[in-house]
Amino acid sequence: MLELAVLGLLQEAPLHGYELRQRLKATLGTFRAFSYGSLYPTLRRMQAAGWITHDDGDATVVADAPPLTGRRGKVVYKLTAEGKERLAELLSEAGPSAWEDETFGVHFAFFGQTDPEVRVRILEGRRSRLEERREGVRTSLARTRSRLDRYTLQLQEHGLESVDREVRWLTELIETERRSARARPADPVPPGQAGTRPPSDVPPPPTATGRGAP
Amino acid sequence: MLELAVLGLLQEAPLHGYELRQRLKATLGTFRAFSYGSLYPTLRRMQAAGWITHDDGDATVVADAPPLTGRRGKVVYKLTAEGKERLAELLSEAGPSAWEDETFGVHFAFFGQTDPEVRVRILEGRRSRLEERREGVRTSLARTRSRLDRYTLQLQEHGLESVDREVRWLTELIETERRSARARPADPVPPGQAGTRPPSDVPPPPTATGRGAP
DNA sequence: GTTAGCATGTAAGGAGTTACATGATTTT
DNA sequence: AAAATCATGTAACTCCTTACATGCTAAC
Repeated sequence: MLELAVLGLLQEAPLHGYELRQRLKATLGTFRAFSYGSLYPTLRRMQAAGWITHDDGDATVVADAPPLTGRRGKVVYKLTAEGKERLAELLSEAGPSAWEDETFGVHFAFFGQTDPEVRVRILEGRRSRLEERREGVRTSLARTRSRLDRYTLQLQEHGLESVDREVRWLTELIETERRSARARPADPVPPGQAGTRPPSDVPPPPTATGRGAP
Repeated sequence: MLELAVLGLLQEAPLHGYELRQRLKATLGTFRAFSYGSLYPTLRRMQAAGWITHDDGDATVVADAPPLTGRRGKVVYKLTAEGKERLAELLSEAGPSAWEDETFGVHFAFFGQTDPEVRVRILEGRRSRLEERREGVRTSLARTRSRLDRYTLQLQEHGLESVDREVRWLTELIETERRSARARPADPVPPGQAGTRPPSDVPPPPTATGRGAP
């Protein structure tokens, strides 16, 4: 997860760790937060894997003070070619790894860099997942409703309404995607090769925010 | 978390692992799911800690076939005295450990066994937490809105609406709690549902006069 | 008599967190 | 010159998941 988020952000611009975390917060909003304690080791790991590099970002490169606990001064990371490949690979995944609770938000946040067909498949995957879950809970609720206390019931119902809301949201998004696809028909997408679109080829469809009639 | 959930469920009735997991699903609904791979080790750990015991639930106790990979046959667990103490301790916690994202649902699910004052403090704690988060996101959104792409924006807004919704829900719950407290200074929950609450010994709020200031 | 669901468990490991530790730079 | 904020990093640990492995019991 963090890995995808980092790659996605670095695709947009080179950043150092601290800044990366701010952007992470701004990008993922209420969905997820990462601590430095996981960010920095991840950056190291990703560098070891060859997906990112840093070229001492500050102009003040003085090479004599021997670093006591590693380097000091900003370390600005950017993607390597392999990193871009890796990002493309992650963004082309249209399976559970993209639509489960913990992962969906991050994938969605980088939909701007995701192939339109993959977008739709992820949105639909998530919707089915939620509908499935909703069915399970509804069934179990129907069977046990009378035995549940006030609070458990409240929890179930609030949960169901949340799921309903997200399903409606997804449905609207899917429809918008389909309309865009029809408006912009040419989309080859050869198998095995999909992913990083050039940054700004997202045509602005009329953002139909407003009422949702289920 | 699993620990609290298990204690809470076993307080209501003795159960074996498999059944426990079904109940977990039914009780927590959309909020959380646990796998057997975490449930069984947790049961072991809790037994080692002295909070639960099992007395070989099946009538068929034949003691000669040496168990190859541990015991077979249902293992019905129930709370010990220490387990009840531990549960009471966990249910009396009214801090972040009770109102963060991962924990709140489980604590809420056992509000029926929780002291009314603690309930209100947890609800208020969660509400402040969410309001704080909402503020952070709103501020950051105001600053960066123009630079965000369509999808990131959608994500932020959906997130904000979800938070808003939960805040409203909490506010209603808090008001209901306060009304109950005023209506019956000792024992709350007037109508609501026909909950076959076993007369659980809810810790004493007899001289409860202090209205908690946040 | 075999499939499906009930039932219990282990081993390995993923993905993060908290708490700690340090230093540089900017603001007051 | 103190305080706040920026900036980087490590060590120990928590908590849960996946995949595997086994066996019992009811239904078809």
